[in-house]
Amino acid sequence: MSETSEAPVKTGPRNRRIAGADPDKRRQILDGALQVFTSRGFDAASMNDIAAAANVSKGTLYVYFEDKEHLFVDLIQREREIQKRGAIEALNEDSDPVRALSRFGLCIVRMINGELAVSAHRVVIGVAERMPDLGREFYENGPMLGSRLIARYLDRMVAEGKLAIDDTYLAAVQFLDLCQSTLTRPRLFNAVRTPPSDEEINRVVGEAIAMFMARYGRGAGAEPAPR
Amino acid sequence: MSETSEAPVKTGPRNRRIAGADPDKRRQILDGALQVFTSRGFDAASMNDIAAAANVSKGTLYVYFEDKEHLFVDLIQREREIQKRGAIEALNEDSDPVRALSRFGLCIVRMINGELAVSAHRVVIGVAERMPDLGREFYENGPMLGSRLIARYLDRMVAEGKLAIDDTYLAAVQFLDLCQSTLTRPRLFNAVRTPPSDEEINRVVGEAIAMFMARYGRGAGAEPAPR
DNA sequence: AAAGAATCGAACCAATCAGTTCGATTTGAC
DNA sequence: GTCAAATCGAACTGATTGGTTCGATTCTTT
Repeated sequence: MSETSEAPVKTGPRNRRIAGADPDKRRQILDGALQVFTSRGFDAASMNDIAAAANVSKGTLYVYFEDKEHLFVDLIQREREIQKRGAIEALNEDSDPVRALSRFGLCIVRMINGELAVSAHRVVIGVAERMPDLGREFYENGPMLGSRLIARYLDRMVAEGKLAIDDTYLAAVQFLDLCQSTLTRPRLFNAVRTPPSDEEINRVVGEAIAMFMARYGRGAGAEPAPR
Repeated sequence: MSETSEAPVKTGPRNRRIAGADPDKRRQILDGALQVFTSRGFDAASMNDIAAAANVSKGTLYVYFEDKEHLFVDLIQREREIQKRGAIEALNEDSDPVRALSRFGLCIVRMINGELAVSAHRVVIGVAERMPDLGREFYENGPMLGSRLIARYLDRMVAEGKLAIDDTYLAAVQFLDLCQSTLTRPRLFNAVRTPPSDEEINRVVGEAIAMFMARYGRGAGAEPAPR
């Protein structure tokens, strides 16, 4: 899966091999760990299983990672970094909010509902009680960051007079939640075992945008600030 | 905490004490288990801890519950039953959708974001991979049921001509998600350690309703069915 | 008060797991 | 080819856990 290595850097300058820091082997371990952690959860994942899944000796495991928790944290950080990149590159700068939002919606919902992201979500939420820092960090650099991105885009649209929004951050989160209505929650609870199709996603995203524009589009009852 | 017992049934007809089925003791155990499971997660919760937290001998634990998993499942089912009742009694039959929805929104969001519900959510999601049936059951009798309730109410409003909705189930989920925008997700990830205040909830619910009515209220661009 | 059941409590068992150790083996630079 | 470093692999440690057992204790009913 991760066969394709980035040619530019190759493996680095090495007169000799270094401590326990071969990036390929490291990735290899993280890949194995990903499999085991996502399919068993944090506690039920044994270091033996991980070593086996990664085709690596247990000793080597501990050369590359201090202990189970550090391995897990590093893994989760890698995953949320992937999410981050995905989200950033998904928001293209279209000047038409409907087009931009619907494209972004499809991309991000597709990503969020992927096997991997869902599993990672589950694991992080599952340990959030015992590892609050990890939970917060994951949230802030994942979902929250996505919302911020959209909020910034909305700010621009408001400045250009294309939308009328009071609280753009709230609006961003609302939009993201609408895009996932009906789709993500059952996946989190494992009540639906396969990701939604693009058709399903597009339908929900379409409805989300219809709702969004009805409220925030030019010529809507701008801010009745319901009291 | 569970001092108040329901007087009506008392403990039942007893010539002699029965096997391992004293409802009070059973509750006592479940209460202890709740504490431990929610504060440590399923795996990290040890039966010793639970016995201690419940002021019960470990032996008795196994008289009342077959094993750890059964205990956990029974506990979760009790919790979702509580949720269920809460949700049902929260939806009062007001003929004005704005009033009914805002009241229901406040109630259910308050409940969902309570310490207990959040913890239960986390634990269930955390084990959903290994115990799919539990996850599905919890989802169907919790969140999904709430959505169904609202959907039925919306059906009625549509029939009475007060709202114009095509897919009432989707609309119901949208509404529930909007009511939780900004609030529930950070709680799940433990990025926010205390439930939101009623003021915060009311603000978000208000915005949710504004959005909802902008889209589905009488005199909105009914169904542009965005293509 | 006496019997009988439920409960306690504390030890116990087998299994598992995180983490360590160490000699044998591979690998890569020279 | 040589040599040193990295890795393997397989056993080992110490601690914990789920679950069991059983005699001592506490209730409750008669």
